[in-house]
Amino acid sequence: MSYSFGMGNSETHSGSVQSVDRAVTILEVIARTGLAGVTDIAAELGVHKSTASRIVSTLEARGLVEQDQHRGKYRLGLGILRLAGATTARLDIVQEARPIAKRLAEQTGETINVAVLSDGAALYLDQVSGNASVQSHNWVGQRIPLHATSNGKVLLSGLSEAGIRTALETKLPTYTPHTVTSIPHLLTEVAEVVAAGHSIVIDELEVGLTAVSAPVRNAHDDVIASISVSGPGFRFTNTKVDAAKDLLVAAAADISARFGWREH
Amino acid sequence: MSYSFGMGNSETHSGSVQSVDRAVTILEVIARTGLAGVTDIAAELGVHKSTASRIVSTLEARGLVEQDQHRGKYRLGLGILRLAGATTARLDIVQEARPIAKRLAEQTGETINVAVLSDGAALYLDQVSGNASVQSHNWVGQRIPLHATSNGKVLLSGLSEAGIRTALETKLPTYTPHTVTSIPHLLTEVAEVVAAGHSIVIDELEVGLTAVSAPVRNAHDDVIASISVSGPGFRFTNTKVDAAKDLLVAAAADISARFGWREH
DNA sequence: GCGTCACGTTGCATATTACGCAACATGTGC
DNA sequence: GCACATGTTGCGTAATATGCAACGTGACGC
Repeated sequence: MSYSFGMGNSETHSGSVQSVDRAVTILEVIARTGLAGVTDIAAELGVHKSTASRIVSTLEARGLVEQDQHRGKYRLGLGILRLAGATTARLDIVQEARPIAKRLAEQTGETINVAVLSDGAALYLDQVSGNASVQSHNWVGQRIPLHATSNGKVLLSGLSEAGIRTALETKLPTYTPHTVTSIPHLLTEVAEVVAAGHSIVIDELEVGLTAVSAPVRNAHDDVIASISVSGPGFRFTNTKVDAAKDLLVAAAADISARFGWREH
Repeated sequence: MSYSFGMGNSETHSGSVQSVDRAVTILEVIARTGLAGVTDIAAELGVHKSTASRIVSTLEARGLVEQDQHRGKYRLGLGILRLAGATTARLDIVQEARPIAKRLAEQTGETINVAVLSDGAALYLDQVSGNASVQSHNWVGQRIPLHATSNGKVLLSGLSEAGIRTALETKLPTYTPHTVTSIPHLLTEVAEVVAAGHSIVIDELEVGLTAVSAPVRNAHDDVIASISVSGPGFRFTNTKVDAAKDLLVAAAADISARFGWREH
């Protein structure tokens, strides 16, 4: 057998189990493509079809992936959701924020997200949809740059100026014509967020997407998370954003209170 | 090496990758215990500590698990959330519910409907007829007020009291002499639905129409949809409703499981 | 309706890879 | 400070995962 070195992805520390590593890669490939066949997977891994088939088959027996029909393509399975449930169960922020986020979703009819700072990006931990009918997009687990979202700007607002500069020193991608990538401009915006206690962002990440965010703080006044209400611009209009903003700020204060924060 | 036969858990179809299977077991063990050490894991798998250590280490490198401190115990990682986000993104209530709804239609001989909450009304997404002979009515695409149907009451049962009041604050039409329009009365009924886990409604929307509904839930225990069995009262009698109720609740649990819900 | 193709699956032989062992770190409690 | 428990790491062995090739199946096109 000849194995291609340098999978480019994971530098195995010392003793790493190859097939397990490949299994995880397979899960990520399927997560990225949504639906993947054995041949595609094998090509991506650089292994023989049979190898991919066997690993996928193992994952299927354990419910982490499912196949459409017999001998069909593979997709992620419900076993993942059970694991995810156990994951969020240990996250304090999700536990404390969820009931309040649900209420906020009911009140606004829009989608609520909870994000935290993680390695210079906004990591989305939880999402509650206002209208269960059409799950527009699921951000959970995604890492989004800080400069293009309201959550990101709120999370930045909890940092020192030096911290902000550090967080923004990577390349800032442009997503739409409205994306702000100038550091001075961003610093000004973050200062405004600090003053206002919330952040409103329109069309900066996706055209047609409007979002408003507020900080969740702990007893030391640190910003530990950001919570947002977001929806399509045609529905989530200025007036509604303004109404949602007040509810959101109150909800964020409620959650903050659960972490020992007190208004001063 | 001596491997213990009969892992008792998974009967490997034909070619199954042992270490991948073990990795999944490890994830499940950690999910169950919340926090697990290498020694515990090794004992549970019936393998040597070193084996468990290496697999866990691989999972850690890929973000599926994390360890508390250096050389600490392991817990599930945030990488799981990325996969989960991709999983829920593809989940579609109609698609997941349809095979189970079809089976339920065959078992009961009556009509099955699936509805979700949408802007303060029940939006009917799918319908499966038991006996094609008398195609009663096609509800798909219709929006029905929440107070007059069993599906509506189930959907209300997933909301907070404030949310229920908001949803009911519009004018509540009277369809038949049996339609309930009193808010306190409806609140009591919804509380009963929460307790019972299902809703039975007779003649409230149309005289001669009997329906029983049960909630479909996700991993967070949110009510994401309602599924119903309904038929004409002269045929869908009390006894039959009672029998259908048990099948329905089981079917709803099946669908819920597909969204990561677990009985607790 | 038949031939061709593409795809997923499965015996089998090989040797690569994962395993158990034992020794080594590193805390932790008595 | 000693004994213990726990997580990690070389090392040699062989069990296990892999590639190969053949098979089963379904889809498409001629």
